[in-house]
Amino acid sequence: MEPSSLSGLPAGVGEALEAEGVAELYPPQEAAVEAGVVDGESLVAAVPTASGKTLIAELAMLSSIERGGKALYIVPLRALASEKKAEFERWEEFGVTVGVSTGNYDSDGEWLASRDIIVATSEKVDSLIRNGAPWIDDLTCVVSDEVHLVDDSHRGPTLEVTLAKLRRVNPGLQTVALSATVGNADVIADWLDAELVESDWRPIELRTGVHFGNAIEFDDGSRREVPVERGADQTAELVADALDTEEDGQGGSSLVFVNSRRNAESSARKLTDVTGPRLTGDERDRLRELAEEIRGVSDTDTSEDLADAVEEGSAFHHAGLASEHRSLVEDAFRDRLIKCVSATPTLAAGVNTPARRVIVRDWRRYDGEFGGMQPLDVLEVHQMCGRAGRPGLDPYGEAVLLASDADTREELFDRYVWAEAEPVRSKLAAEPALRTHVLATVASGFAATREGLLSFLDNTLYATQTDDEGRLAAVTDTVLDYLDVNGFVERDRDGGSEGLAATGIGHTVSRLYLDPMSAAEILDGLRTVADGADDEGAAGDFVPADGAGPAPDAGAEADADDSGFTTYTRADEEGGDPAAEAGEPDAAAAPAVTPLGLYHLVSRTPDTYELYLKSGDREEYTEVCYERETEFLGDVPSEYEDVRFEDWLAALKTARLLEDWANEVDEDRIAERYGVGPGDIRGKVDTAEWLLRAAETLARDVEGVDGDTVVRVREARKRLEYGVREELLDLAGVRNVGRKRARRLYEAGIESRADLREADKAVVLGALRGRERTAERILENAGREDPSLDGVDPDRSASAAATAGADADGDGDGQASLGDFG
DNA sequence: CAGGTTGGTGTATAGACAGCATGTC
DNA sequence: CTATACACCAACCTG
Repeated sequence: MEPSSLSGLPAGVGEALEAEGVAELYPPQEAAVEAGVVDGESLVAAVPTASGKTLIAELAMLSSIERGGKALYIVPLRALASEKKAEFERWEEFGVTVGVSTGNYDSDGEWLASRDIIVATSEKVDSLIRNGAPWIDDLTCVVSDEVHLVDDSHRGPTLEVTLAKLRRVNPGLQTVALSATVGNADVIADWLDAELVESDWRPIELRTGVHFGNAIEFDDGSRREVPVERGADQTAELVADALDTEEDGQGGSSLVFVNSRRNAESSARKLTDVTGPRLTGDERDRLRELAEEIRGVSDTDTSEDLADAVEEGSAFHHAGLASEHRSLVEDAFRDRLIKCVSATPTLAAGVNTPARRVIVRDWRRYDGEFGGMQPLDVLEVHQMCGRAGRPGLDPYGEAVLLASDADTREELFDRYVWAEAEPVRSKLAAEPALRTHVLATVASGFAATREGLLSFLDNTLYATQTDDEGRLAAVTDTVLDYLDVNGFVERDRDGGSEGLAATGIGHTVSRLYLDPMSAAEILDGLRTVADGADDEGAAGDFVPADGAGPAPDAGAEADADDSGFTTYTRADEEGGDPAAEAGEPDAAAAPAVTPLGLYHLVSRTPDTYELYLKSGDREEYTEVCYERETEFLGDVPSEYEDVRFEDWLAALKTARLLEDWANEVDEDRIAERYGVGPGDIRGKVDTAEWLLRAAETLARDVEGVDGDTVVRVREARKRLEYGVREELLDLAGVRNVGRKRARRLYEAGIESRADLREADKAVVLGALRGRERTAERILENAGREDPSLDGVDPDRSASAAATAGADADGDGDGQASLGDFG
């Protein structure tokens, strides 16, 4: 079938596709057309990666737009959103407009309502629905990319509920779901009332095999000799073999999947021995430039190690990298400059980074809950293997699993090569998932009664799949109790049916996109500093009669409610009286609100991913816990009796990381001190910023919380945003002034935006190390009337003072030098 | 005796979405 | 609990 023979697309699109080189639709695409994608028919396409799924989606969206509609493309990752946007923008010449909306990025600042195609993450779509984005009603086509992720226990329910809501709002909606090949695509199709196109067809041949001893055995029966000398590294030999096999005039790149960050880093280091000697002079030059760019992203060891490897044509890739690191590596790998990437699963599901050869080195991964090594899911391994074969570059792709003995070889064939991926199973019927979605469903008006709620939930994949009719209802009731007790919903049990409505605070929580449990924790913490609670309520705050937690209000009813909530939140433990032992601060009045207290408050919510407590950390943070006891908002669990204590310490570790960041401790010191990468630091800071912004909003709704507390919350948040101490907040707010420049200016005596407008230009220039253009921009951004620095000589003393400060901070003991700042 | 080898022990372990209003060194 | 890599350290061997 030729693209130009398709009807229903905007004029010229078919021809444009042919001009792109799509002379003929791929078989799965043709099957999709036959199933009616261009006629508004819903469809589930379960086909391998890189077999033209995106074009199926484009055909659906473009034909829908041609009929006067509007399309939404849901992606699982933010990084994919921009990738897809760029891809879809080639239709702009046919009058089709594209917009993106993700948590950290909205396109162009233009109204999404005017866009024909909107690309967004599932959470963002969920949030937009909750906040009543007007264009949701106008959608005629929704595409869900990687829909098999409904299986994910954390994020799957969001996708599932979001699709159910979109379909509820708009009954005629065309739903196109793109999935990897999974065990039960038919069930997904059933759920979405969609046609099913299922296929193993790939445009580039993929051979999957297992290497053991001196050869790879492939699934098609072929065999390739790759000898491994005794003591030599199996992975290295396979990477070398791919590089030495020229197709298209060049050796093939490899992608190595390993099971931990550390393994990714050490693998990349080892593989430099393979890639380094095979580089051309020109490649070396370009790689050196790239390495410099990488070093420029961050000052951490991680950054340095990555740059060192990259200079030799090898790289690692995992979530500890800063996002700039990641894209630099991905781009250079796609450009064939980096020959080999050792990666954790980040790369299996992320942006498109194909390689000639994929090597799955580790097929088991440590699972803390399980307490040992668990084999990877078949689907996950298939996704990794699917990265083999670069369209247009390789005549074939090879995926190789590594076995160290004959038994393992057989196991790998059985478990992964011949096996079908697991069936997808909805994870909706779990409390954490339902807690947030039940509230949102009620708050955004999708259900006004318990029955209405259950009937809405009947449109989910879970309902389609389950045999256990009562389970969803049972969990829903548990969750409704929780939401009721915490004051997020009101129930009206009059008559036969039970009415449901979100309270004011319930609406706020839903719109803020908070997990209700996070909101409860934050509210609980804020109430401990509410005025009403200080004096009369102080005793009640810290020594609850029933050991259940703070009781902010004097009223008997409120007491009952709050103790109920607290008990419920921590339902997994013994009652006891945790607060009495360790958690009873001396403070008679409400504690002063400190940044650490606030950072701890948001760090202990379920919306923050916990930092791992290493050996020795327990002791260290227990000590900190006592030293800074008065700063915590809420009762401290008992060190000896309370299983929550461990989590409390983990949150404290996170809070300390945030505090360090806000105290201008250098990135590399933080990385070292907490055993994290630059990407983790950014991630933690972002999350905390987001939660503190939510806390600020919530604080306004808590009775008794004064304006001063709100200001402290805002200040703690802004200090995270800029990564500075209090005295630099004003300066750091000036564009082009970050934590480093602000500190240098401050040391030179320029302490505020106003100072910038009036200060001696020579001093400014000196503090900024003589960078004229930068200094001019900063002066301009500070609102100075005459920012020009023509003929100004930098004041050396300003520069010297600033440099001394920065150096001490960088090299010496961070804590000691920070004393100078305070 | 310096310097290297071997072997036992201890430790640690993947990923990443959301709000809001604009920009690091 | 199930694995594996690595850092660390001590006992041991060798030129």
